[in-house]
Amino acid sequence: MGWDEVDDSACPVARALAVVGDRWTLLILRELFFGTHRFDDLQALTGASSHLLATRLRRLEEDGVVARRQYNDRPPRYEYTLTPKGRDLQPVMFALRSWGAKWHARSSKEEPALSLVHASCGAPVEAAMICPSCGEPCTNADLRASFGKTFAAERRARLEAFQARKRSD
Amino acid sequence: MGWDEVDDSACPVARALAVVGDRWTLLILRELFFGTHRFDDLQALTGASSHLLATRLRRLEEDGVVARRQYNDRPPRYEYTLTPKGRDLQPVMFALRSWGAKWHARSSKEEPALSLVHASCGAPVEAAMICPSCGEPCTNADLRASFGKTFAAERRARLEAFQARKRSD
DNA sequence: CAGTATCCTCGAGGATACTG
DNA sequence: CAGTATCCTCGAGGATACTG
Repeated sequence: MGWDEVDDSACPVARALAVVGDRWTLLILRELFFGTHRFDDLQALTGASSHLLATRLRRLEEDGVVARRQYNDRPPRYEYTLTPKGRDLQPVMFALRSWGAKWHARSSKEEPALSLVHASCGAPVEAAMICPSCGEPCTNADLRASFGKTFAAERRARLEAFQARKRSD
Repeated sequence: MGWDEVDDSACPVARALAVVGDRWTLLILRELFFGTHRFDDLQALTGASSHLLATRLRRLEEDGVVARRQYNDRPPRYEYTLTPKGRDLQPVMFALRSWGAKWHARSSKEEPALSLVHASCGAPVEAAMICPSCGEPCTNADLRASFGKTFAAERRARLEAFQARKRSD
């Protein structure tokens, strides 16, 4: 199964991954979140080759995650910014940052390499999950996944197809 | 720059990506979050080949994200579960799910294919960011990134090295 | 059921050079 | 500064077969 097929899954995680589930893509998006928007700067700060960077930016533009704007006429110069769709990836970045900082810290007492601060009060922000129904904060252990009908059916179909294929060998 | 080097960055996002920044890895982790823990089921539900699945599971085990437990002696049978480190990836999954559901919905009025429900009250949970200092909920626009000294220095070094390399051509 | 062993393909991406 | 154009490598992963 290639990723064009995964793209078709009913699972929103799979569909998200089909667009942004790639190391370089995510690293480039990180830079765009930081406010880097020039090609050369993106190249320097991510370490990607120009070829790779151009490819990824083109794909991100096609997917509506990144907008390319011409900021100079002659010579033509472009800058890259996040669209609203791209900005909506912030929770993904933030979650990756928190996990990386917690489980892959370089030293036990390292200063936070990256924090998100509340622009109005300057305090660093941490993520929290609040149950909108009972108002309680919930930890991972309090949560369980629940499937919609379509996705549940897709899963059953996958399992059956796989078993049938195995039997036929 | 290969990903072994990115792994060395001061950026927690980059270090997280070096471990889990891969489509298949993330898709397999999704399944583990759903409670799938047998090899064949993982294969069927992700669509990965056995070779690919074995490779990814081995890597995830080495990275301490997944634990392999023998649940049968003869023949030896293993099952895969998330370690605490792996379970901590839940916000990443959840953020991907929300983004995928919002921006890559298959129809405008589709039922949610996947939700996280609060185990104690059964209500679906959404993520919210609360500023721990002022107690206000904040949206993406209220937040800005702030770099630690090490990461800031690394970024300056990258920019300078890149410019020097360009000049020398 | 849960993989391992081989072989082979093919395409992503690096290197290098060039451009307005 | 912001890329495009080519060429070429090499390694990820598919296909197939096999195993306790």
